[in-house]
Amino acid sequence: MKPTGSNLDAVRRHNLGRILDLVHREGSLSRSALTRETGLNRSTIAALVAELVSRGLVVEGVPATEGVVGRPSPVVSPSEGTVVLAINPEYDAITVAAVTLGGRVIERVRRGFRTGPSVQRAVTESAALVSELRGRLPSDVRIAGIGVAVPALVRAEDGMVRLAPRLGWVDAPLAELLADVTGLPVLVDNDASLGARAEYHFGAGRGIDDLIYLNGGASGIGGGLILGGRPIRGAGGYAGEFGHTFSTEGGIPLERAVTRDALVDAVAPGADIDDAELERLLRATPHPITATHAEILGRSLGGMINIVNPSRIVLGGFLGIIAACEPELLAARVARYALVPPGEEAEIVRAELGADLLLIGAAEPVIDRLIADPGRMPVRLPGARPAELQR
Amino acid sequence: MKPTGSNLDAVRRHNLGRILDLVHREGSLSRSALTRETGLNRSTIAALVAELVSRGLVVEGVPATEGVVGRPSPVVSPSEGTVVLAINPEYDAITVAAVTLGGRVIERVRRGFRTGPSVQRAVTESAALVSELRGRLPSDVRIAGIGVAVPALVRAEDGMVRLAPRLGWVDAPLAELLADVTGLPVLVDNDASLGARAEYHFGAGRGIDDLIYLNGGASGIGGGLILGGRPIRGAGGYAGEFGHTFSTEGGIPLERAVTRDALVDAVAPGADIDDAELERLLRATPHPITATHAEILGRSLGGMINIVNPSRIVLGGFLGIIAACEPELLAARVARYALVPPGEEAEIVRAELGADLLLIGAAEPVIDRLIADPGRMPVRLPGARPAELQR
DNA sequence: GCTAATTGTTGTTTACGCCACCAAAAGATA
DNA sequence: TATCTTTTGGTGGCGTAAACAACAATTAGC
Repeated sequence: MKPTGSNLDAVRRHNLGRILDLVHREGSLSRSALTRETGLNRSTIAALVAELVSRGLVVEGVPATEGVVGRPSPVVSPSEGTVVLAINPEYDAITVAAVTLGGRVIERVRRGFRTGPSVQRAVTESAALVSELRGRLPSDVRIAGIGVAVPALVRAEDGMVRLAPRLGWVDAPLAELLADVTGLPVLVDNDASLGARAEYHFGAGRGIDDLIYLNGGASGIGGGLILGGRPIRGAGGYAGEFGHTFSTEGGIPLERAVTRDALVDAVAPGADIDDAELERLLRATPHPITATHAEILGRSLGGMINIVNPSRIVLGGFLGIIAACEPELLAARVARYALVPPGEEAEIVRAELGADLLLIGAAEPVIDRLIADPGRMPVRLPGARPAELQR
Repeated sequence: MKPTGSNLDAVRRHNLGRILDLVHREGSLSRSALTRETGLNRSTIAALVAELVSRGLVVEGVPATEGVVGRPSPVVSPSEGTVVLAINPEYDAITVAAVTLGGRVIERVRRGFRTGPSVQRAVTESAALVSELRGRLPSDVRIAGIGVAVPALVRAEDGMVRLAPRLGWVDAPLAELLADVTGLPVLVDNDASLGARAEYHFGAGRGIDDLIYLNGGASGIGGGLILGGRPIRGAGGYAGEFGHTFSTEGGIPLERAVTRDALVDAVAPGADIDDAELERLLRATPHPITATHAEILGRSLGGMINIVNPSRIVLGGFLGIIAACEPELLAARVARYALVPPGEEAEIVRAELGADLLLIGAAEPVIDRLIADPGRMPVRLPGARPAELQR
């Protein structure tokens, strides 16, 4: 049973969180813009921002002289004094990054592997990378928590990795293990779901409250769903796992009918190339495989559209390449299999965020917790005076 | 741009609404239960309940002597002094009902037609039925608003009926028209979506935050989606319109492959029978059509499960009959086409709510508005003293 | 009939956002 | 250049909603 009543503390929390949310999403806003957006009183905003500054979450900067009448309003921006550590374990590497409010990656370390790491090794390596990263950050930077994006089916409530086929993990209590070695709060979720959130907040899905995100990677197709402006997980965190959706009557999963390997084999058999190179080759020497893939993909998209009625579909990874190479064919195929009313509303676009996508996404749940209760971060000691407004 | 800041008024609104929500869902709670559920102070609950009483939304009754130690706590129940008028226009009839908080239908009038009414006629008839119904209610009963469930694609924001194939309506501003003739606020939505909400709150979907509702009627199959405890509409209100989903490779819509008419023709060709009779006949003289239908339905359900990962699927109307007649076959078919992880979590059950389903559902959005701001209802005049606690 | 437990009732306290007022800072105007 | 207008920051007091504490009421159990 959750606490559902509201009291004065809740008001404060909510308003602090609202401001933090706005700063997170917009990057920078003037104090007067905050009063407009929230409808709160000027004096209230001043007090709230002051508290967020004292908690090291935002900084106030010199007003942008925008050539507008009236007294200039200080600009409120995310502070770099507080970061979220984002971890992304993959088959061949682990990446750890420091992400600020506003979704900016300010530092990053990576360590590669020959083979997929065991859970234990992944935890140990992650901890080492975290230490290394913290060493690179100024000593007074505070860590709000750790967010992890795993290519796995995850029970987000307690960070249990239930099944990670590519990594070979089963029922690994990843959040608990990482929390034990780092002493920090850890939130774990599926990588594609987190990617969807990143594109929703900062990428090709900005402001689109009903969207499907699909990402094509070397090890398969993952996806995430945002409906009504909220990430949708489904009962077991499986919603949006479109890669496993059956692509055709017979019933092979989409991610086995449409693969990156097939594209690579078509233009550079056996080569180890990245997405940019793959796209360059496919554009330079067109190959019928893009059309085949576009047809299968378009049909699957049509089926999804009929069920969830998104206003946009964001394609990342090699799916973005397919969409870029065969836009008309893909659209035609979608139009054929989607119903008219939802189909014509669904716009298909390519993902915008690049390599940092999963790191930014991994930080999101931690930032959500921060937004839910900014009081979580302690006020800075009185010794370290809040930075004066300088010019 | 919405007001997003919170202040003292918002706290009061939220808490009043929270209590109203609990009373609406539970039907009756003691004041002490309210303190437990909300986490608010006893004295606060007392004040809030008093305000809701003065606004005619709830009543306090004599404590149930439950054989528990301590001073008995008064029971808070929905008041019958405030109702929502629910309207359900169909092809062959219009029904209007008075629904109280708690989803109880206390009065109902219905008028049949030979042919589907035009928009204008539906509005006129509805207004007449509303007048008739109001005449049957005590004169001091207050109307919170009108909720309408239409078998149509609806833009809920402004109550525009965009397309009602069966009724032959296109772009009819139904909410506006009804508001004009009745002088009451009107909220319109798709009937199946509202049915889903009714089953979620009061029927087979109680407490299930991720569910698919599918209803089979004479004119087709409609559906609604609840994900993360929220009704999902999609970008254009088309989410959950599973009837139009393609059922097989070739691509005829589910609602044309699985029809009530086919079932009726199998056991009583050309007869005009209701669902109860249809079920009785199908059980008395089994017919292979139930198996065929169960197979097609099961496969479609499998596809839906893979995408939204519900923990329950609620089947109403003749789909409930199919589920009841062929439970093993349906389950087997679902298991075959759904992926294992989401498939084994999805329980298939039959709808519980009967004839009042759509009326209860139609009232929901109006009640939501009430919950969002109970201050909407004015306090009763000082002349009519709030009812004393009687025993 | 007494005690323990629970809850209603009442008056006081606390904290948050609002408001009114004044000062500051910029563009607009003369 | 000086002044006016507009917009915003800063400050102290105010209203209000929930929390709190103390007391009264009511029941079960012994």
